[in-house]
Amino acid sequence: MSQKYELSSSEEEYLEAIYTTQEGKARVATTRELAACLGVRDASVTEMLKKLSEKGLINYTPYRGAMLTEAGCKIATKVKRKHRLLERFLVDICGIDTHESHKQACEIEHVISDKAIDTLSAQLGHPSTCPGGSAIPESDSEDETDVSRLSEVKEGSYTIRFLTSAEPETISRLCSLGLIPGLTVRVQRTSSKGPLVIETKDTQIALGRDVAESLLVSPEAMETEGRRRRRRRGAPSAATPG
Amino acid sequence: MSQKYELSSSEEEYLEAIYTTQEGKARVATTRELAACLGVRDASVTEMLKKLSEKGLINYTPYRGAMLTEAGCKIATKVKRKHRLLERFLVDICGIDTHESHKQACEIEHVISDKAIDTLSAQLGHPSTCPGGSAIPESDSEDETDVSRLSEVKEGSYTIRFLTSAEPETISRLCSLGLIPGLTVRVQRTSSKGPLVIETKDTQIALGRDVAESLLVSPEAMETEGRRRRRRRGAPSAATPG
DNA sequence: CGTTATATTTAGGCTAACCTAATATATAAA
DNA sequence: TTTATATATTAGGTTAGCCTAAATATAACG
Repeated sequence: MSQKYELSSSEEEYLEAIYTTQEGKARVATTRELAACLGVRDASVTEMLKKLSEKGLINYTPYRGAMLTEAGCKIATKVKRKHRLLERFLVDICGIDTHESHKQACEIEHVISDKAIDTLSAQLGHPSTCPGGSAIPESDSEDETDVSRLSEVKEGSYTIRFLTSAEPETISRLCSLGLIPGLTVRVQRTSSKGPLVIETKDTQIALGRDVAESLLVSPEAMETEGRRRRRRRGAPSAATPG
Repeated sequence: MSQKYELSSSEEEYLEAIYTTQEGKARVATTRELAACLGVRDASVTEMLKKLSEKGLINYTPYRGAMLTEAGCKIATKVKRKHRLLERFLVDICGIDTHESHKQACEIEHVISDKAIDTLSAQLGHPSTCPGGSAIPESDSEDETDVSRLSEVKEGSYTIRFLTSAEPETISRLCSLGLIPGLTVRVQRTSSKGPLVIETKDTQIALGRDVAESLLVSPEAMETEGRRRRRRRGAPSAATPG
């Protein structure tokens, strides 16, 4: 139902400024604050507030101030996320100083796609804060990571992704069993205690729980829609009174 | 006389189009070609050609066509370099398809700084071509970094620069293992077959060859500004909210 | 409660980069 | 050489996002 508005860079920039201004506290953003934040004149802000209000992205009461609607907050959060991730990227990876990184992030954020930024986030190890220390909002799209330890999965088919262990022995032992990344195995029984029984092509193997912990696996490709979507937005409260 | 014009994105875009049109051969670019290339009307091109001519960036003869001056060529080359490196980055690292990567590169190229792009180029191992196969012009200020794929290195310590893979899954998995840019790992064994065993602080991990190919690393840790900062991530307070 | 100070909005302009339609030039064909 | 066709330019219009200056609303004070 939230329709896909094509927002201009400027419109996004204003939404982001409102987001920043009311971050945390759920108060309205004033024309003055926004003008200062954006480096434009008050009159320009008023103009834009009217437009954003018409688009249903903010609740705007003349002479009183503006507040993001739920729709507006969603967009602002997304943009802010991009901004902060880009800062992280520009500072950590590209070695840019913080002032420059802010400036550049301000522009790139309106251009880079959701998909690109999500992948980039993954690349950076899903950092939780920007270089200035502010929290990076989470993505509203599914995180495709679906790796778990063999010791924790239910019955079914899985592909071995990695062997990870503090002890070198364990790894060589697993390797000698033929349990190497890429192999598909079938988990047979998962009693809460005792060894785990898995089946490879033609062999059955029983693994101790501790050893099974060293095996990172992902489910054999089967599409399960919308599993993990219980994330919270770390955003200012969207006010939709009435 | 050539100097520090603040060029708009549009102006740069036109210079780049002229560059592309006359790439290699030293012929003029016609209004028509440029209009087609840029997706605008002929009249718009004429307008811009006059402006660029006044700025000394092209030689323009009405009804005949345009050609880059030395100053214009320098700028165009720089922009084109950014464009192609960004495409490489968006495709290889961010997993974006080529059409989208072109579109996004077209915008980011006017915004990202020379310094940022040079560092990014180093991070990517100074690729010589864009995903479409066209050559990436060199920077006028090169620095040297030695980046290779984890699957190809000898025993020793390396710093992870980037995860590159067509599949987002692979990236997610690497991340869930803590294998993210900035981390230093020690390569333990490099038998020509079987998994590659690497060691991080306290863990051993076996990686399949194919996965190891997705990891761009450089020998030992070079202390760069960004990397130092990355380790202290999350600590500082919000002096400058992103 | 009226007066003053501050914040906000309205009114009217400007510019860059597009557009369409009309006109001018160049080129190829007769 | 003349004409038809393709290409380029000019003239004039539109829009977004900014601006300044003037008008108006709200808040703060004596």
